[in-house]
Amino acid sequence: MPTEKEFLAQYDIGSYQRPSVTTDVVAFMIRSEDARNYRQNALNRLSILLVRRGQHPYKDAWALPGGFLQPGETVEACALREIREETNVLPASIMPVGIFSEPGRDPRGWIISAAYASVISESGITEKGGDDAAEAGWFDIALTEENNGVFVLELTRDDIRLRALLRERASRFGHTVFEIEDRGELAFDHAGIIASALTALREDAKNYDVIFDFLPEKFTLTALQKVQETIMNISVLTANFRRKITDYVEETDEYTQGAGHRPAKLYRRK
Amino acid sequence: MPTEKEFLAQYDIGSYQRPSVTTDVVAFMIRSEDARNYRQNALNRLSILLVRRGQHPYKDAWALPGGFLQPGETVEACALREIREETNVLPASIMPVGIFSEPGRDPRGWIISAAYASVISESGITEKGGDDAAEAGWFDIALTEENNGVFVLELTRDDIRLRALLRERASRFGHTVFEIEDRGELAFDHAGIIASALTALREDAKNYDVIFDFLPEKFTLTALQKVQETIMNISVLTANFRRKITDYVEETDEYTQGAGHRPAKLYRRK
DNA sequence: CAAATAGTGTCTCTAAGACAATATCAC
DNA sequence: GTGATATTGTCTTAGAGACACTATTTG
Repeated sequence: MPTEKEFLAQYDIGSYQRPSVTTDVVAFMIRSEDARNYRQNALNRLSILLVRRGQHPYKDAWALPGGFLQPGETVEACALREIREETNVLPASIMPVGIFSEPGRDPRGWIISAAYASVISESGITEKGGDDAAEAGWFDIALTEENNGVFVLELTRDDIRLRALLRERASRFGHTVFEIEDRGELAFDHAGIIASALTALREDAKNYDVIFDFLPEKFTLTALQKVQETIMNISVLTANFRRKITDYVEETDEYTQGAGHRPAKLYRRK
Repeated sequence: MPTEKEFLAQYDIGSYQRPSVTTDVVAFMIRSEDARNYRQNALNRLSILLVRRGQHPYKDAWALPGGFLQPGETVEACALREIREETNVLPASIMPVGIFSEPGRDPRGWIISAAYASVISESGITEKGGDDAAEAGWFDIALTEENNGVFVLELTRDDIRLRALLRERASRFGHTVFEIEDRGELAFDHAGIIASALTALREDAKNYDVIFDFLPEKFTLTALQKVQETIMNISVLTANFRRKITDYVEETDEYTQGAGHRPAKLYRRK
Protein backbone atom coordinates (compact mmCIF):
# COMPACT_ATOMS: atom_id res chain seq x y z
CA MET A 1 0.00 0.00 0.00
CA PRO A 2 1.68 3.24 -1.10
CA THR A 3 1.83 6.28 1.13
CA GLU A 4 0.29 9.51 -0.09
CA LYS A 5 3.73 10.77 -1.01
CA GLU A 6 4.50 7.68 -3.05
CA PHE A 7 1.09 7.82 -4.70
CA LEU A 8 1.53 11.41 -5.79
CA ALA A 9 5.06 10.76 -7.04
CA GLN A 10 3.86 8.11 -9.47
CA TYR A 11 0.57 9.85 -10.35
CA ASP A 12 0.46 10.79 -14.02
CA ILE A 13 -2.02 13.57 -14.59
CA GLY A 14 -1.35 13.42 -18.31
CA SER A 15 -3.25 10.19 -18.70
CA TYR A 16 -6.57 12.03 -18.80
CA GLN A 17 -7.66 14.10 -21.76
CA ARG A 18 -7.95 17.74 -20.82
CA PRO A 19 -9.87 20.66 -22.30
CA SER A 20 -8.42 24.09 -22.83
CA VAL A 21 -9.96 26.59 -20.43
CA THR A 22 -10.56 30.22 -21.27
CA THR A 23 -12.26 33.08 -19.53
CA ASP A 24 -14.48 35.48 -21.43
CA VAL A 25 -15.35 38.72 -19.74
CA VAL A 26 -18.30 40.98 -20.31
CA ALA A 27 -16.97 44.35 -19.18
CA PHE A 28 -19.79 46.77 -18.41
CA MET A 29 -19.35 50.50 -18.26
CA ILE A 30 -21.79 53.37 -18.24
CA ARG A 31 -20.94 55.99 -20.80
CA SER A 32 -22.14 59.54 -20.45
CA GLU A 33 -23.52 61.38 -23.40
CA ASP A 34 -23.41 65.16 -23.37
CA ALA A 35 -26.77 66.62 -22.68
CA ARG A 36 -28.60 68.92 -25.04
CA ASN A 37 -27.61 71.99 -23.10
CA TYR A 38 -24.99 72.77 -20.51
CA ARG A 39 -27.41 72.96 -17.57
CA GLN A 40 -28.66 69.42 -17.93
CA ASN A 41 -27.08 66.36 -16.38
CA ALA A 42 -25.46 63.86 -18.68
CA LEU A 43 -27.37 60.98 -20.18
CA ASN A 44 -26.23 57.45 -19.52
CA ARG A 45 -25.91 54.43 -21.70
CA LEU A 46 -24.85 50.94 -20.70
CA SER A 47 -22.11 49.55 -22.88
CA ILE A 48 -19.76 46.58 -23.08
CA LEU A 49 -16.30 46.09 -24.50
CA LEU A 50 -15.86 44.04 -27.66
CA VAL A 51 -12.74 43.28 -29.64
CA ARG A 52 -12.61 42.61 -33.33
CA ARG A 53 -10.98 39.30 -34.08
CA GLY A 54 -7.85 39.58 -36.17
CA GLN A 55 -7.44 35.84 -36.66
CA HIS A 56 -9.39 32.79 -37.57
CA PRO A 57 -11.75 31.47 -36.46
CA TYR A 58 -14.47 34.12 -36.75
CA LYS A 59 -11.94 36.49 -38.29
CA ASP A 60 -13.30 40.05 -38.42
CA ALA A 61 -16.23 39.15 -36.16
CA TRP A 62 -16.65 40.85 -32.78
CA ALA A 63 -15.84 38.91 -29.64
CA LEU A 64 -15.57 39.29 -25.89
CA PRO A 65 -12.13 39.95 -24.49
CA GLY A 66 -10.74 36.79 -23.00
CA GLY A 67 -7.92 34.35 -23.05
CA PHE A 68 -6.51 31.09 -21.87
CA LEU A 69 -6.20 30.24 -18.22
CA GLN A 70 -2.58 30.07 -17.20
CA PRO A 71 -1.00 27.75 -14.63
CA GLY A 72 -0.91 29.21 -11.13
CA GLU A 73 -3.80 31.66 -11.50
CA THR A 74 -7.44 31.42 -10.58
CA VAL A 75 -10.09 31.95 -13.22
CA GLU A 76 -11.05 35.19 -11.49
CA ALA A 77 -7.47 36.40 -11.73
CA CYS A 78 -7.41 35.40 -15.38
CA ALA A 79 -10.56 37.40 -16.05
CA LEU A 80 -9.14 40.43 -14.27
CA ARG A 81 -5.90 40.11 -16.18
CA GLU A 82 -7.65 39.99 -19.52
CA ILE A 83 -9.62 43.14 -18.83
CA ARG A 84 -6.53 44.83 -17.54
CA GLU A 85 -4.63 43.97 -20.70
CA GLU A 86 -7.40 45.30 -22.85
CA THR A 87 -8.29 48.48 -20.99
CA ASN A 88 -5.34 49.29 -18.70
CA VAL A 89 -7.69 49.49 -15.71
CA LEU A 90 -8.77 46.96 -13.15
CA PRO A 91 -12.51 46.42 -12.96
CA ALA A 92 -14.22 47.56 -9.77
CA SER A 93 -15.84 44.17 -9.43
CA ILE A 94 -16.25 40.86 -11.11
CA MET A 95 -18.93 38.20 -10.86
CA PRO A 96 -19.40 34.75 -12.30
CA VAL A 97 -21.89 34.28 -15.13
CA GLY A 98 -21.54 30.65 -15.98
CA ILE A 99 -19.41 28.01 -17.56
CA PHE A 100 -19.91 27.37 -21.24
CA SER A 101 -18.87 23.94 -22.39
CA GLU A 102 -21.20 22.93 -25.21
CA PRO A 103 -19.23 20.62 -27.52
CA GLY A 104 -18.43 22.36 -30.78
CA ARG A 105 -18.68 25.87 -29.37
CA ASP A 106 -15.16 26.58 -30.58
CA PRO A 107 -13.99 25.20 -33.94
CA ARG A 108 -10.40 25.06 -32.70
CA GLY A 109 -11.23 22.09 -30.50
CA TRP A 110 -12.22 21.24 -26.96
CA ILE A 111 -12.31 24.63 -25.30
CA ILE A 112 -14.57 25.52 -22.41
CA SER A 113 -15.07 29.01 -21.08
CA ALA A 114 -15.69 30.43 -17.63
CA ALA A 115 -17.62 33.65 -18.22
CA TYR A 116 -17.53 36.66 -15.94
CA ALA A 117 -19.26 39.99 -15.83
CA SER A 118 -17.17 42.91 -14.69
CA VAL A 119 -17.89 46.53 -13.96
CA ILE A 120 -15.59 49.38 -14.87
CA SER A 121 -16.19 52.58 -13.05
CA GLU A 122 -14.98 55.47 -15.13
CA SER A 123 -14.08 56.70 -18.54
CA GLY A 124 -10.59 57.73 -19.53
CA ILE A 125 -9.70 54.22 -20.57
CA THR A 126 -7.15 53.57 -23.25
CA GLU A 127 -8.37 50.68 -25.30
CA LYS A 128 -5.67 48.80 -27.08
CA GLY A 129 -5.73 45.76 -29.29
CA GLY A 130 -3.64 42.79 -28.25
CA ASP A 131 -2.30 39.91 -30.30
CA ASP A 132 -5.66 38.57 -31.27
CA ALA A 133 -7.44 41.86 -31.45
CA ALA A 134 -7.31 44.09 -34.44
CA GLU A 135 -9.59 46.68 -32.85
CA ALA A 136 -11.57 47.22 -29.70
CA GLY A 137 -14.54 49.36 -28.80
CA TRP A 138 -17.43 50.02 -26.47
CA PHE A 139 -20.84 49.03 -27.76
CA ASP A 140 -24.15 50.19 -26.34
CA ILE A 141 -26.16 47.17 -25.28
CA ALA A 142 -29.88 46.50 -25.50
CA LEU A 143 -31.70 43.25 -24.80
CA THR A 144 -35.41 43.22 -25.61
CA GLU A 145 -37.95 40.44 -25.51
CA GLU A 146 -40.10 39.94 -28.56
CA ASN A 147 -43.69 38.86 -28.08
CA ASN A 148 -42.91 35.28 -29.14
CA GLY A 149 -40.35 34.64 -26.40
CA VAL A 150 -37.35 35.43 -28.58
CA PHE A 151 -34.83 37.93 -27.28
CA VAL A 152 -33.02 40.41 -29.48
CA LEU A 153 -29.55 41.48 -28.41
CA GLU A 154 -28.43 44.68 -30.08
CA LEU A 155 -24.96 46.12 -29.77
CA THR A 156 -24.32 49.45 -31.42
CA ARG A 157 -21.28 51.65 -31.85
CA ASP A 158 -21.53 54.63 -34.16
CA ASP A 159 -22.65 53.04 -37.42
CA ILE A 160 -21.82 49.46 -36.43
CA ARG A 161 -24.87 47.47 -35.37
CA LEU A 162 -24.59 43.87 -34.22
CA ARG A 163 -27.82 41.96 -33.82
CA ALA A 164 -28.30 38.47 -32.41
CA LEU A 165 -31.41 36.40 -31.75
CA LEU A 166 -31.67 34.28 -28.62
CA ARG A 167 -34.16 32.06 -26.90
CA GLU A 168 -34.39 31.73 -23.13
CA ARG A 169 -33.71 28.21 -21.99
CA ALA A 170 -33.41 28.00 -18.25
CA SER A 171 -33.23 30.32 -15.31
CA ARG A 172 -32.01 29.80 -11.75
CA PHE A 173 -31.46 32.56 -9.25
CA GLY A 174 -30.66 35.19 -11.80
CA HIS A 175 -28.62 32.94 -14.01
CA THR A 176 -30.46 32.69 -17.26
CA VAL A 177 -29.13 30.54 -20.06
CA PHE A 178 -29.90 31.43 -23.65
CA GLU A 179 -29.86 29.39 -26.79
CA ILE A 180 -28.48 31.18 -29.82
CA GLU A 181 -30.78 31.25 -32.82
CA ASP A 182 -28.77 33.72 -34.85
CA ARG A 183 -25.39 34.93 -33.67
CA GLY A 184 -25.22 37.82 -36.13
CA GLU A 185 -21.69 39.13 -36.38
CA LEU A 186 -20.66 37.97 -32.93
CA ALA A 187 -18.00 35.29 -32.60
CA PHE A 188 -18.44 31.89 -30.97
CA ASP A 189 -21.32 31.64 -28.49
CA HIS A 190 -20.59 35.09 -27.16
CA ALA A 191 -24.08 36.40 -27.87
CA GLY A 192 -25.40 33.94 -25.31
CA ILE A 193 -22.72 34.85 -22.79
CA ILE A 194 -23.48 38.55 -23.16
CA ALA A 195 -27.20 38.03 -22.66
CA SER A 196 -26.56 35.88 -19.58
CA ALA A 197 -24.19 38.46 -18.18
CA LEU A 198 -26.69 41.28 -18.61
CA THR A 199 -29.38 39.24 -16.92
CA ALA A 200 -27.02 38.51 -14.02
CA LEU A 201 -26.03 42.16 -13.78
CA ARG A 202 -29.68 43.19 -13.60
CA GLU A 203 -30.41 40.61 -10.97
CA ASP A 204 -27.54 41.93 -8.92
CA ALA A 205 -28.60 45.54 -9.39
CA LYS A 206 -32.01 44.73 -7.93
CA ASN A 207 -30.62 44.73 -4.41
CA TYR A 208 -28.46 47.82 -4.93
CA ASP A 209 -25.20 45.96 -4.83
CA VAL A 210 -23.31 46.28 -8.08
CA ILE A 211 -24.54 49.76 -8.94
CA PHE A 212 -21.92 51.44 -6.76
CA ASP A 213 -19.15 49.89 -8.83
CA PHE A 214 -20.09 52.05 -11.78
CA LEU A 215 -19.43 55.27 -9.88
CA PRO A 216 -16.45 56.91 -8.19
CA GLU A 217 -16.14 56.77 -4.43
CA LYS A 218 -18.27 59.85 -3.91
CA PHE A 219 -21.41 60.37 -5.92
CA THR A 220 -24.78 62.08 -5.90
CA LEU A 221 -27.95 60.14 -5.27
CA THR A 222 -29.24 61.29 -8.62
CA ALA A 223 -26.22 59.76 -10.34
CA LEU A 224 -26.80 56.53 -8.44
CA GLN A 225 -30.42 56.49 -9.47
CA LYS A 226 -29.45 57.06 -13.10
CA VAL A 227 -27.12 54.06 -12.94
CA GLN A 228 -29.90 51.91 -11.58
CA GLU A 229 -32.31 53.12 -14.24
CA THR A 230 -29.79 52.63 -17.02
CA ILE A 231 -28.97 49.08 -16.00
CA MET A 232 -32.53 47.99 -15.43
CA ASN A 233 -33.88 49.97 -18.36
CA ILE A 234 -36.68 51.40 -16.27
CA SER A 235 -37.43 54.68 -14.57
CA VAL A 236 -38.20 55.03 -10.89
CA LEU A 237 -39.59 57.87 -8.84
CA THR A 238 -36.94 59.87 -7.06
CA ALA A 239 -38.63 59.95 -3.68
CA ASN A 240 -39.03 56.18 -3.59
CA PHE A 241 -35.51 55.48 -4.76
CA ARG A 242 -34.07 57.73 -2.08
CA ARG A 243 -36.14 56.11 0.62
CA LYS A 244 -34.85 52.67 -0.29
CA ILE A 245 -31.23 53.62 -0.84
CA THR A 246 -30.66 55.38 2.48
CA ASP A 247 -29.65 52.16 4.20
CA TYR A 248 -26.83 51.61 1.73
CA VAL A 249 -25.19 55.05 1.67
CA GLU A 250 -23.82 57.60 4.06
CA GLU A 251 -23.51 61.37 3.66
CA THR A 252 -20.32 63.31 3.14
CA ASP A 253 -19.80 67.04 3.76
CA GLU A 254 -19.22 67.77 0.10
CA TYR A 255 -21.47 69.10 -2.63
CA THR A 256 -21.33 69.34 -6.38
CA GLN A 257 -20.94 72.86 -7.70
CA GLY A 258 -21.12 74.97 -10.83
CA ALA A 259 -23.60 72.72 -12.59
CA GLY A 260 -26.10 75.44 -13.47
CA HIS A 261 -28.61 74.30 -10.88
CA ARG A 262 -28.97 73.41 -7.23
CA PRO A 263 -25.88 71.61 -5.85
CA ALA A 264 -26.25 68.01 -4.76
CA LYS A 265 -24.82 66.41 -1.67
CA LEU A 266 -22.19 63.76 -2.27
CA TYR A 267 -22.64 60.33 -0.71
CA ARG A 268 -20.41 57.36 -0.06
CA ARG A 269 -21.21 53.67 -0.03
CA LYS A 270 -21.86 52.28 3.42
CA MET B 1 -3.38 34.93 -45.75
CA PRO B 2 -4.82 31.53 -44.82
CA THR B 3 -8.49 30.75 -45.05
CA GLU B 4 -10.33 29.69 -41.91
CA LYS B 5 -10.14 26.08 -43.01
CA GLU B 6 -6.40 26.26 -43.55
CA PHE B 7 -5.95 28.03 -40.23
CA LEU B 8 -7.81 25.37 -38.31
CA ALA B 9 -5.98 22.59 -40.10
CA GLN B 10 -2.61 23.84 -38.89
CA TYR B 11 -3.85 25.01 -35.49
CA ASP B 12 -2.17 23.08 -32.69
CA ILE B 13 -4.25 23.26 -29.56
CA GLY B 14 -1.63 21.28 -27.68
CA SER B 15 0.72 24.22 -27.56
CA TYR B 16 -1.08 25.68 -24.56
CA GLN B 17 -0.87 24.15 -21.12
CA ARG B 18 -4.21 22.85 -20.00
CA PRO B 19 -5.71 22.12 -16.60
CA SER B 20 -7.69 19.03 -15.76
CA VAL B 21 -11.36 19.86 -15.23
CA THR B 22 -13.61 18.05 -12.80
CA THR B 23 -17.14 18.54 -11.59
CA ASP B 24 -18.03 18.14 -7.95
CA VAL B 25 -21.66 17.77 -7.08
CA VAL B 26 -23.44 18.53 -3.85
CA ALA B 27 -26.47 16.25 -4.02
CA PHE B 28 -29.20 17.39 -1.65
CA MET B 29 -31.99 15.17 -0.47
CA ILE B 30 -34.51 15.47 2.31
CA ARG B 31 -34.65 12.42 4.49
CA SER B 32 -37.71 11.58 6.54
CA GLU B 33 -37.37 10.41 10.08
CA ASP B 34 -40.18 8.40 11.59
CA ALA B 35 -42.22 10.42 13.99
CA ARG B 36 -42.69 9.62 17.62
CA ASN B 37 -46.11 8.06 17.04
CA TYR B 38 -47.95 6.81 14.00
CA ARG B 39 -50.38 9.72 13.84
CA GLN B 40 -47.70 12.34 13.38
CA ASN B 41 -46.22 13.39 10.07
CA ALA B 42 -42.59 12.52 9.41
CA LEU B 43 -39.78 14.83 10.39
CA ASN B 44 -37.43 16.11 7.73
CA ARG B 45 -33.70 16.56 7.65
CA LEU B 46 -31.61 18.00 4.85
CA SER B 47 -28.72 15.81 3.85
CA ILE B 48 -26.02 15.52 1.20
CA LEU B 49 -24.19 12.64 -0.35
CA LEU B 50 -20.53 12.07 0.50
CA VAL B 51 -18.19 9.33 -0.60
CA ARG B 52 -15.26 8.05 1.36
CA ARG B 53 -12.06 8.25 -0.62
CA GLY B 54 -10.43 4.89 -1.23
CA GLN B 55 -7.26 6.34 -2.75
CA HIS B 56 -4.73 9.05 -2.17
CA PRO B 57 -4.84 11.97 -1.88
CA TYR B 58 -7.03 12.44 1.17
CA LYS B 59 -7.37 8.69 1.51
CA ASP B 60 -10.16 7.78 3.96
CA ALA B 61 -11.42 11.37 4.07
CA TRP B 62 -14.95 12.21 2.93
CA ALA B 63 -15.44 13.94 -0.41
CA LEU B 64 -18.12 15.10 -2.80
CA PRO B 65 -18.98 12.77 -5.66
CA GLY B 66 -17.38 14.03 -8.84
CA GLY B 67 -15.11 13.19 -11.68
CA PHE B 68 -13.22 14.35 -14.69
CA LEU B 69 -14.92 16.09 -17.56
CA GLN B 70 -14.87 13.90 -20.64
CA PRO B 71 -14.59 15.02 -24.25
CA GLY B 72 -17.94 15.64 -25.93
CA GLU B 73 -19.95 16.34 -22.80
CA THR B 74 -20.97 19.57 -21.11
CA VAL B 75 -20.05 20.16 -17.48
CA GLU B 76 -23.74 19.89 -16.59
CA ALA B 77 -23.90 16.48 -18.27
CA CYS B 78 -20.78 15.45 -16.42
CA ALA B 79 -22.33 16.47 -13.11
CA LEU B 80 -25.52 14.57 -13.88
CA ARG B 81 -23.53 11.52 -14.92
CA GLU B 82 -21.52 11.50 -11.70
CA ILE B 83 -24.62 11.59 -9.53
CA ARG B 84 -26.23 8.95 -11.66
CA GLU B 85 -23.25 6.68 -11.27
CA GLU B 86 -23.26 7.12 -7.53
CA THR B 87 -26.97 6.87 -6.80
CA ASN B 88 -28.62 5.23 -9.83
CA VAL B 89 -31.08 8.10 -10.11
CA LEU B 90 -31.03 11.30 -12.09
CA PRO B 91 -31.35 14.45 -10.00
CA ALA B 92 -34.55 16.43 -10.44
CA SER B 93 -32.51 19.55 -11.04
CA ILE B 94 -29.03 20.91 -11.08
CA MET B 95 -27.65 24.39 -10.61
CA PRO B 96 -24.22 25.96 -10.82
CA VAL B 97 -22.44 26.88 -7.61
CA GLY B 98 -19.12 28.20 -8.81
CA ILE B 99 -15.80 27.34 -10.29
CA PHE B 100 -13.01 26.52 -7.91
CA SER B 101 -9.54 27.06 -9.28
CA GLU B 102 -7.29 28.13 -6.41
CA PRO B 103 -3.78 26.91 -7.18
CA GLY B 104 -2.83 24.04 -4.93
CA ARG B 105 -6.40 22.99 -4.18
CA ASP B 106 -5.57 19.49 -5.41
CA PRO B 107 -2.18 17.92 -4.63
CA ARG B 108 -2.32 15.86 -7.81
CA GLY B 109 -1.69 18.96 -9.90
CA TRP B 110 -3.52 21.62 -11.87
CA ILE B 111 -7.12 20.60 -11.44
CA ILE B 112 -10.02 23.02 -11.43
CA SER B 113 -13.55 22.12 -10.47
CA ALA B 114 -16.96 23.27 -11.66
CA ALA B 115 -19.25 22.77 -8.69
CA TYR B 116 -22.96 22.06 -8.93
CA ALA B 117 -25.78 21.65 -6.49
CA SER B 118 -28.36 19.03 -7.35
CA VAL B 119 -31.62 17.95 -5.82
CA ILE B 120 -32.77 14.38 -5.53
CA SER B 121 -36.43 13.89 -4.95
CA GLU B 122 -37.03 10.61 -3.19
CA SER B 123 -35.58 7.89 -1.11
CA GLY B 124 -35.15 4.34 -2.28
CA ILE B 125 -31.75 5.12 -3.72
CA THR B 126 -29.14 2.44 -3.98
CA GLU B 127 -25.85 4.03 -3.07
CA LYS B 128 -22.88 2.27 -4.47
CA GLY B 129 -19.20 2.94 -4.28
CA GLY B 130 -17.37 3.43 -7.56
CA ASP B 131 -13.72 3.00 -8.37
CA ASP B 132 -12.56 5.80 -6.16
CA ALA B 133 -15.09 5.38 -3.47
CA ALA B 134 -14.81 2.85 -0.74
CA GLU B 135 -18.09 3.88 0.83
CA ALA B 136 -20.88 6.39 0.33
CA GLY B 137 -23.53 7.84 2.58
CA TRP B 138 -26.00 10.60 3.27
CA PHE B 139 -24.95 13.11 5.90
CA ASP B 140 -27.26 15.55 7.65
CA ILE B 141 -26.02 19.06 7.02
CA ALA B 142 -25.99 22.11 9.29
CA LEU B 143 -24.33 25.45 8.67
CA THR B 144 -24.36 27.88 11.58
CA GLU B 145 -22.78 31.27 12.00
CA GLU B 146 -20.76 31.87 15.14
CA ASN B 147 -20.82 35.30 16.70
CA ASN B 148 -17.35 36.14 15.38
CA GLY B 149 -18.25 35.73 11.71
CA VAL B 150 -16.95 32.18 11.46
CA PHE B 151 -19.26 29.53 10.05
CA VAL B 152 -19.38 25.98 11.29
CA LEU B 153 -20.31 23.29 8.82
CA GLU B 154 -21.41 20.07 10.47
CA LEU B 155 -22.13 16.85 8.64
CA THR B 156 -23.44 13.94 10.65
CA ARG B 157 -24.30 10.36 9.89
CA ASP B 158 -25.04 8.03 12.72
CA ASP B 159 -21.92 8.32 14.86
CA ILE B 160 -19.76 10.01 12.22
CA ARG B 161 -19.49 13.75 12.70
CA LEU B 162 -17.50 15.92 10.29
CA ARG B 163 -16.86 19.49 11.34
CA ALA B 164 -15.28 22.28 9.28
CA LEU B 165 -14.66 25.94 10.01
CA LEU B 166 -15.19 28.55 7.32
CA ARG B 167 -15.06 32.28 6.91
CA GLU B 168 -17.32 34.18 4.54
CA ARG B 169 -15.33 35.99 1.89
CA ALA B 170 -17.58 37.44 -0.77
CA SER B 171 -21.20 37.29 -1.76
CA ARG B 172 -22.95 38.13 -5.00
CA PHE B 173 -26.57 37.30 -5.80
CA GLY B 174 -26.69 34.27 -3.60
CA HIS B 175 -23.25 33.02 -4.49
CA THR B 176 -21.23 33.18 -1.34
CA VAL B 177 -17.60 32.17 -1.33
CA PHE B 178 -16.04 30.78 1.81
CA GLU B 179 -12.47 30.52 2.94
CA ILE B 180 -11.59 27.30 4.71
CA GLU B 181 -10.04 27.72 8.14
CA ASP B 182 -10.24 24.09 9.14
CA ARG B 183 -11.36 21.44 6.70
CA GLY B 184 -11.88 18.79 9.33
CA GLU B 185 -12.11 15.35 7.76
CA LEU B 186 -13.36 16.63 4.43
CA ALA B 187 -11.16 16.20 1.36
CA PHE B 188 -9.77 18.99 -0.81
CA ASP B 189 -11.67 22.31 -0.61
CA HIS B 190 -14.98 20.49 -0.47
CA ALA B 191 -16.04 22.11 2.79
CA GLY B 192 -16.10 25.46 0.99
CA ILE B 193 -17.98 24.02 -1.96
CA ILE B 194 -20.61 22.48 0.32
CA ALA B 195 -21.15 25.73 2.20
CA SER B 196 -21.46 27.68 -1.07
CA ALA B 197 -23.91 25.13 -2.42
CA LEU B 198 -26.10 25.32 0.65
CA THR B 199 -26.13 29.10 0.47
CA ALA B 200 -27.11 28.94 -3.20
CA LEU B 201 -29.81 26.37 -2.47
CA ARG B 202 -31.28 28.61 0.21
CA GLU B 203 -31.20 31.61 -2.07
CA ASP B 204 -33.06 29.63 -4.68
CA ALA B 205 -35.58 28.30 -2.19
CA LYS B 206 -36.52 31.86 -1.23
CA ASN B 207 -38.58 32.27 -4.36
CA TYR B 208 -40.19 28.84 -4.15
CA ASP B 209 -38.36 27.43 -7.11
CA VAL B 210 -36.17 24.53 -6.14
CA ILE B 211 -38.37 23.25 -3.33
CA PHE B 212 -40.62 21.30 -5.69
CA ASP B 213 -37.67 19.21 -6.84
CA PHE B 214 -37.49 17.57 -3.44
CA LEU B 215 -41.01 16.15 -3.72
CA PRO B 216 -42.84 13.77 -6.02
CA GLU B 217 -45.17 15.14 -8.66
CA LYS B 218 -48.12 15.33 -6.31
CA PHE B 219 -47.69 16.57 -2.79
CA THR B 220 -49.50 18.19 0.11
CA LEU B 221 -48.99 21.83 0.96
CA THR B 222 -47.84 20.82 4.39
CA ALA B 223 -45.11 18.66 2.89
CA LEU B 224 -44.06 21.56 0.69
CA GLN B 225 -43.94 23.86 3.68
CA LYS B 226 -41.84 21.34 5.60
CA VAL B 227 -39.36 21.25 2.70
CA GLN B 228 -39.10 25.02 2.75
CA GLU B 229 -38.62 25.09 6.50
CA THR B 230 -36.05 22.32 6.43
CA ILE B 231 -33.96 23.98 3.75
CA MET B 232 -34.09 27.46 5.25
CA ASN B 233 -33.86 26.19 8.81
CA ILE B 234 -36.74 28.40 9.91
CA SER B 235 -40.39 27.93 10.68
CA VAL B 236 -43.18 29.84 9.01
CA LEU B 237 -46.85 30.21 9.81
CA THR B 238 -49.04 27.90 7.78
CA ALA B 239 -51.59 30.51 6.77
CA ASN B 240 -48.93 32.83 5.39
CA PHE B 241 -47.09 30.10 3.54
CA ARG B 242 -50.27 28.95 1.85
CA ARG B 243 -51.20 32.44 0.77
CA LYS B 244 -47.84 32.93 -0.92
CA ILE B 245 -47.59 29.51 -2.49
CA THR B 246 -50.99 29.50 -4.21
CA ASP B 247 -49.58 31.16 -7.34
CA TYR B 248 -47.09 28.35 -7.84
CA VAL B 249 -49.33 25.30 -7.39
CA GLU B 250 -52.57 23.90 -8.71
CA GLU B 251 -55.03 21.53 -7.06
CA THR B 252 -55.62 17.92 -7.98
CA ASP B 253 -58.71 15.85 -7.12
CA GLU B 254 -56.74 13.55 -4.88
CA TYR B 255 -56.30 13.40 -1.14
CA THR B 256 -54.00 11.63 1.25
CA GLN B 257 -55.67 8.95 3.35
CA GLY B 258 -55.18 6.69 6.28
CA ALA B 259 -52.79 8.97 8.11
CA GLY B 260 -54.63 9.02 11.41
CA HIS B 261 -55.88 12.57 10.93
CA ARG B 262 -57.66 14.82 8.47
CA PRO B 263 -56.72 14.03 4.83
CA ALA B 264 -54.84 16.65 2.86
CA LYS B 265 -55.47 17.68 -0.72
CA LEU B 266 -52.69 16.86 -3.16
CA TYR B 267 -51.27 19.63 -5.29
CA ARG B 268 -49.14 19.80 -8.40
CA ARG B 269 -46.56 22.36 -9.46
CA LYS B 270 -47.93 24.98 -11.83
C1' DC C 1 -37.03 85.47 -12.66
C1' DA C 2 -36.39 81.20 -15.51
C1' DA C 3 -34.44 76.76 -16.06
C1' DA C 4 -32.94 73.00 -14.27
C1' DT C 5 -31.99 69.69 -10.65
C1' DA C 6 -32.21 68.54 -5.47
C1' DG C 7 -34.80 66.97 -1.93
C1' DT C 8 -39.15 66.02 1.30
C1' DG C 9 -43.97 64.88 2.89
C1' DT C 10 -47.76 61.96 2.69
C1' DC C 11 -51.58 59.17 0.75
C1' DT C 12 -52.92 54.68 -0.93
C1' DC C 13 -52.61 49.96 -1.65
C1' DT C 14 -50.55 45.61 -1.31
C1' DA C 15 -48.10 42.10 0.88
C1' DA C 16 -46.05 40.06 5.06
C1' DG C 17 -46.55 38.53 9.67
C1' DA C 18 -49.29 37.19 13.65
C1' DC C 19 -53.03 34.97 15.59
C1' DA C 20 -57.49 32.91 16.03
C1' DA C 21 -60.91 29.91 14.56
C1' DT C 22 -62.97 26.06 12.20
C1' DA C 23 -62.82 21.35 9.59
C1' DT C 24 -62.04 16.45 9.17
C1' DC C 25 -60.21 12.14 9.60
C1' DA C 26 -58.57 7.50 12.49
C1' DC C 27 -59.11 5.33 16.44
C1' DG D 1 -64.68 12.32 22.13
C1' DT D 2 -59.50 12.77 21.59
C1' DG D 3 -55.43 13.65 19.11
C1' DA D 4 -53.50 15.03 15.35
C1' DT D 5 -53.23 17.64 11.03
C1' DA D 6 -55.74 20.56 7.39
C1' DT D 7 -57.55 24.81 6.04
C1' DT D 8 -59.48 29.53 6.22
C1' DG D 9 -60.41 34.36 8.04
C1' DT D 10 -58.83 38.72 9.46
C1' DC D 11 -56.20 42.21 12.14
C1' DT D 12 -52.03 44.85 12.18
C1' DT D 13 -48.02 46.71 10.31
C1' DA D 14 -44.23 47.58 6.96
C1' DG D 15 -43.05 48.74 2.55
C1' DA D 16 -43.73 49.97 -2.45
C1' DG D 17 -45.59 53.12 -5.66
C1' DA D 18 -47.64 57.52 -6.91
C1' DC D 19 -47.88 62.30 -6.63
C1' DA D 20 -47.51 66.88 -4.98
C1' DC D 21 -44.77 70.11 -3.05
C1' DT D 22 -40.66 72.90 -1.53
C1' DA D 23 -35.55 74.26 -1.94
C1' DT D 24 -31.39 75.99 -4.16
C1' DT D 25 -28.26 77.21 -7.47
C1' DT D 26 -26.58 79.71 -12.10
C1' DG D 27 -27.22 82.79 -15.71
